[in-house]
Amino acid sequence: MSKAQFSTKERILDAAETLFAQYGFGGTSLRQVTSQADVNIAAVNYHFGSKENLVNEVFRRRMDEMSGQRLARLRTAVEADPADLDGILAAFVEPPLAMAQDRHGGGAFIRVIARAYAEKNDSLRRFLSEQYGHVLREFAKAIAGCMPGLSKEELYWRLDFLAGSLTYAMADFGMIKRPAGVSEQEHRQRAARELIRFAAAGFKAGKVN
Amino acid sequence: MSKAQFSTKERILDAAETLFAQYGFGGTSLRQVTSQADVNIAAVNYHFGSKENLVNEVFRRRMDEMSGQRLARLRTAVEADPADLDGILAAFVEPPLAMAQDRHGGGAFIRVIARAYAEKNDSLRRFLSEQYGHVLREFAKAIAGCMPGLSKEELYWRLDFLAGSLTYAMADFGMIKRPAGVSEQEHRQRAARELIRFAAAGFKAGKVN
DNA sequence: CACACGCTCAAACAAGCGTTTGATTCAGAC
DNA sequence: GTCTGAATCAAACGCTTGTTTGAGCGTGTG
Repeated sequence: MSKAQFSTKERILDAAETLFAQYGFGGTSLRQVTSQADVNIAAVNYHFGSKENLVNEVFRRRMDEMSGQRLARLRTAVEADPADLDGILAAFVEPPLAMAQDRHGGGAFIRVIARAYAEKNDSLRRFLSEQYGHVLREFAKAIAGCMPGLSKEELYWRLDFLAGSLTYAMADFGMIKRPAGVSEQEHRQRAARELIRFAAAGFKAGKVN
Repeated sequence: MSKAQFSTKERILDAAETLFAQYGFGGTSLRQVTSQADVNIAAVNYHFGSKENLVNEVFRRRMDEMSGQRLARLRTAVEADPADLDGILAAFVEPPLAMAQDRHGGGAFIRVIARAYAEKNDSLRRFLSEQYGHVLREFAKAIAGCMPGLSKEELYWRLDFLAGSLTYAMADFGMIKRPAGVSEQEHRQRAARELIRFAAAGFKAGKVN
C-alpha cells in the first residue's frame, strides 16, 4: 500500500478493483479511486486515457491468470481421469474461489466479474466472451466426455446454472453469511465443496422429460 | 402508454421499471424516467418523495404479487404431496419465470431483481429481506420436510445456489440464447424445467464429506 | 549547465445529477 | 362567484461527475 513500493498505475488498478467490487463501475467515482490510491485525480486519464479504459485494464490484469489456472487444472484433471466429473467441476470452480480468498491479489476481482454481468455492460461482455469464451467451450467438451447421455443443449443449460450459482456465491449475494469464528478461507473452501457437490449432482441428473 | 389511460404515478413506475432493468438503479436518471413517462421531472419527488422511495415502490408493486404466488403454489404443492421436492421447487421457480414472460406487467421486473442483488444497494436489500424473508424461510421449511437428512446449513447453501441459478437464468446473463423459431414462452418453460431438474438433483445430493 | 521527457499537481471545465421552488392550472365544495 | 387543494410546470438550486488544462517537479541525457 505504500507509495514507494508500487507504481501509480498499479495503485490505481488495485484501488479501482476493490472499489468496483464494492460499488460497481457506475457507482464508483474516479475521485474515490484516486483518493484511495493516494494519487492525483488527473493520473487516471494520464495513465489510462478514460474511465472505460481503466475498467478494461482491471479485467485484463486478472482474467488471463484465472483462465490459465482453470485450463491447467482442467487438463491435469482430464489426464488423471477423464470420467471424473467432480475433478472437472473443481477445475472450474476452485480457481475463482481461490482468487476470491487471495487477499494480496484480486480478492475483489471475483466480485468485479459478477458486477460486469449484472451491469450488462455490453462492450465489456463482448470483450469477455471473445477473449475467454474458449475456456467455457473447453469445459463443455470435457464434461460432455464424462456424460455421453447429455445433449449439448442440456449441457449448456447446466453450465449456465453452475455459472450463476458460482457468481452468486462468490459475490456474497445470497443469504449465507460467513459465521463468526470461521476464517474467510475456510468459508470459501466450504463454498467450493458445497457448490461442486450440488452441481455434480445436477449435471448427473437424468434428462428432462 | 397514452397519457389519458394511466395515471402519472403508474406511468412513472412503468418507465422506472423498464429503465432500471436495462441500466440499473444508479445508471438510470430521473430525467430518463420522466422523459420516457412523458411527465415533468418534479412529478417524481411530488409523488414518491425521492428516488430511493421510487425504487422501493417499483419493488413493492410486483414483489407482493410474486411472493403471494410462490406461497400459494407452495401450499398446494405441500398439501398434495409434502415429499414432492420437484413440486416445491416449481413453486419457487415458476412464478418469477412466468412473470418474466408476462409482457404487459413486470416483464422487466425480474431483471430489476437481479440488478438489486448485483448493485448491493444495502438499504434495498434490507428492505427485501425484511419484507420478503419469510417467503424463503417457508420454502426452507418445506424442503427440509422433504429431506430429513439435510442439515440446515447445507439447505441454505443450496437455496443460495438455486437463487443464483434462477437469477442468472432469468436475467439472460448466461450463454444460452433463445434459438430462432422458439417462442419466448417455450424458452422460459424450458428454462424452468431444466432448472428444476438440475436443482432437484442438487438438493438430493449426499452430504459433503 | 541546459535541455528534454515522464510524471504529478491544483484548479477549472462543461455536463449531468437529485431535489426544491414558486407560479399556474383546474376540478370540486360551499 | 369564491375558495381550496391537488397536480403540473419551467426554472433554478447546490453538488458531483469525468475530463482537461497548464504550470511545476524531478531525473537522466547530451
